[in-house]
Amino acid sequence: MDNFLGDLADIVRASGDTLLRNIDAISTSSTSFLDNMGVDDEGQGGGRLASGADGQAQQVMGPSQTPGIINNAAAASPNVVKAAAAAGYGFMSNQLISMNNASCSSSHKGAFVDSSTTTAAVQQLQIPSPRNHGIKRRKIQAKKVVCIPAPAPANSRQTGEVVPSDLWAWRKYGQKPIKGSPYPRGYYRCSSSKGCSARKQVERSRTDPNMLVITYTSEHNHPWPTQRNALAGSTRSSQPASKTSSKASSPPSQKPSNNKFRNILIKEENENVSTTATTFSTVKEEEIKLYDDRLDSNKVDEIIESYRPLILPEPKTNNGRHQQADQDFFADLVEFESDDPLEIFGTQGCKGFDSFSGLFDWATNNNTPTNEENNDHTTSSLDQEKFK
DNA sequence: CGGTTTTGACCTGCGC
DNA sequence: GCGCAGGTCAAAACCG
Repeated sequence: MDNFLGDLADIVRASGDTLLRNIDAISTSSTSFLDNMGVDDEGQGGGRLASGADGQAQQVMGPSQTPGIINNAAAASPNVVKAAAAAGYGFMSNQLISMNNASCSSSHKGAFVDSSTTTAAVQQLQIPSPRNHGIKRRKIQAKKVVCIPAPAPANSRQTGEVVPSDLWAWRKYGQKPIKGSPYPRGYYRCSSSKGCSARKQVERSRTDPNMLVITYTSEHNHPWPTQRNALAGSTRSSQPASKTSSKASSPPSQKPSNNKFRNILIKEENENVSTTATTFSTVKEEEIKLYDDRLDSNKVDEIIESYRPLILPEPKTNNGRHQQADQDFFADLVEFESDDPLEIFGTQGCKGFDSFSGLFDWATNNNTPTNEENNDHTTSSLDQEKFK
């Protein structure tokens, strides 16, 4: 359970109030969002439920499967899909086990709905080495593939790799050039908890370098990191030159207000999150329900507008931390299940982004005019008050 | 000091 | 059996 909430809360924290409102949209337009999302009291081992468009719930994930997948709840909620698409990401139902997700209309801007991989769970053959203490080879694992727009090369690390972070703490443990792709693949494991087996791979799409493919494998076996410093160094710039320039260009006082809001949320989490998954779930539910006012379609349009500034990248600096803080927002937003993550881009996945490529322009153009300030100081600040 | 990234080496499965 | 490709390890360097 906490795993799903992890991904969800990634979004919540990174996007601030607007997303919370969209979460509310999920909640209100799809009966019970939390129910549909499989929020239950089973803790991290609990099964996850995906709500079909008909409202019927299907258990789609077992305790050992990839967490944090937004299933048909989004499909059942056109408003949510619409809003999400406007924000630059889409939903794709995961077809773990047996699912049929063709119900959601793909007419919603950029929303990913595809049932082409309905038949089987996405499985990854993972081969522990002898160093892995004799764990049986070729353990079947589900994986979650996330498609996000890649920031501009200016934001890139030394290797040219841009790694959006989420609130999980990831530690890079390897990088490999991938045959057929000019871009290397980075390997990350969760460092939030020592025993956590969660991993992710980050690579650029070989068909669309502007997109990043993040493949999550395994699952977190712990609640959210309760200390932000768990991320220390995880997003640092690898370039010494940027180190000095970042300090000069991004003093703490100039941190974007989005980050302020983030910090507030994190602080809130630190104060409330229990170490037990069950209690943790409750806390998250409460957070979400803070915004349990009803939405209509007109309101969704407002949401769409309010999304824009929140997902705009902050002015480019050489400070990797600041850049990635906003990149966080993209993490876990578009999810796919495929045997081959790259196949997604070649065949279907990122087509959804084409429909609102204009929205992605901002991702690589820091000159894009925004009303970010308004948003930060109005809506977000109001919501910050709620969290105080 | 404890965390991270980097990167070459190592290991394993798979295809031929 | 061999080579390739992908995934992981681990030492060194770096960072706050």
